[in-house]
Amino acid sequence: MTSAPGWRGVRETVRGRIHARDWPPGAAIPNEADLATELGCARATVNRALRALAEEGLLERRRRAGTRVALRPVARATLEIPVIREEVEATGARYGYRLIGREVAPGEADDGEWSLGDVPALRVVALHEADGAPWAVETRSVSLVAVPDVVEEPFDRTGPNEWLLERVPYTHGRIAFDAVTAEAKAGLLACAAGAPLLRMRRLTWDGERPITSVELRHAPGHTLRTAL
Amino acid sequence: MTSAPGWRGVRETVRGRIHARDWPPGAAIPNEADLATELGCARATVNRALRALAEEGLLERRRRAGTRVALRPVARATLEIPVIREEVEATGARYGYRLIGREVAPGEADDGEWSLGDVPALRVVALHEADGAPWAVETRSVSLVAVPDVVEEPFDRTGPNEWLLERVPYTHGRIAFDAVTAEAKAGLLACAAGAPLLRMRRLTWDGERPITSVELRHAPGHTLRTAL
DNA sequence: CAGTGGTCTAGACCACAGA
DNA sequence: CTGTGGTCTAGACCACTGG
Repeated sequence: MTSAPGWRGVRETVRGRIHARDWPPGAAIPNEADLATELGCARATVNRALRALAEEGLLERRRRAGTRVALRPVARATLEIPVIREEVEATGARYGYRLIGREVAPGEADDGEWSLGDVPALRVVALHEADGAPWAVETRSVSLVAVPDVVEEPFDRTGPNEWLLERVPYTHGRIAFDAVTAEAKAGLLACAAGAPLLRMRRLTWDGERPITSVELRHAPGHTLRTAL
Repeated sequence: MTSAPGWRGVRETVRGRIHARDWPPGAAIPNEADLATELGCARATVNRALRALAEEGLLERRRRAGTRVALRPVARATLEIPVIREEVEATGARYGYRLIGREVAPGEADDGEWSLGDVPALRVVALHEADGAPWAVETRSVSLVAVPDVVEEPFDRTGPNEWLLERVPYTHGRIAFDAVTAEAKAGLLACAAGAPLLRMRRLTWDGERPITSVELRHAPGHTLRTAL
């Protein structure tokens, strides 16, 4: 039954037993030492395999209590949020960028939870295109407190995202997706005002300091995909 | 600088050097053996730390070539797709479930990429509620080939999701999010026909066999959030 | 070919929580 | 208190790949 060797082999062996309901949901599985003996490897190898399955959500591990098969394997979808240029080019299309607006604002973008707060910021509006067709409208604010150098950048050839990624480190962020209608952005996206759009909002910090906020409204029909 | 001990300490030390641009984007960092010597720990400990940072996307590791700081730390947002009951109850609201329709269809759901294909299936339409207000409309098909027992289930008190999770194992799946208008579902969701909705579609397999497909149209304003 | 990360081992100690 | 996972170590061999 021990098909492949190594920790991946152990992982697949265990996964197989769970899938086959040898170890049904909620059941406890043998401890690491016993499994190591049974499978003829070191405990560290079993540990590596079980840890991987726990990270997948298939197992629940607790000290002293042991390892159990998860009752509800929580589905985890990992979305990769790429730089838009690369996202577009990955589809085989030619990427285009157009700067729509750029201004220095003294503060208060007033988008509540998704704004930088009351700090002076550079605000940029830009259109991303794929083969000349609208792909997404980007509305961005970059804090002049955290990133003073940004005022020197015209952003007329490339967007703020690529520029920031390579220069400004961040520690954490918050991201959200929802559906909105195009409304004022309908012109830029060449769609009806009532067209449903997938919107992404993101806010990024470096420690306590907010760095940048961005709202992306994708063209109608845009789909976010991932494996499960 | 070596604050905490253990592999987490090593991880944070390295993270700190990257963040401080001691090791700028694209630069190679010392090899594991050297780092272990410098930090006074075993190579395995360094390996554990660097592997964690690589999984985060902060480092790129290749044999022989060594470890480099990623040029573009690709943002990864991990969405947890919970059972709807738990999602609703996590907001503090009371969960409600209403079965809208249930039928055995001979085949051909015809949603292209997101359908089970031409297999007999149980089709269920249900409404999920939070404190009596519409939360999401679920449109589901369950393959009668893969899950024959499902025809016995009335699904008048709980939805197919919870039932399936505890009984039917799966190996992989595909998931997508986009924005659509309410249209025919406006009545159930108590909103305008033109209201923008966040839609999730999912298709699940066990090996080669499709198990179930589901489309979820959330009530207007629904937002998918995660940390970054 | 040779240096790097990838992995395995055998053993040890520790932190934690359950009985 | 005691068993379990969590972690660390020192050493070893291997697989891959860049020069």
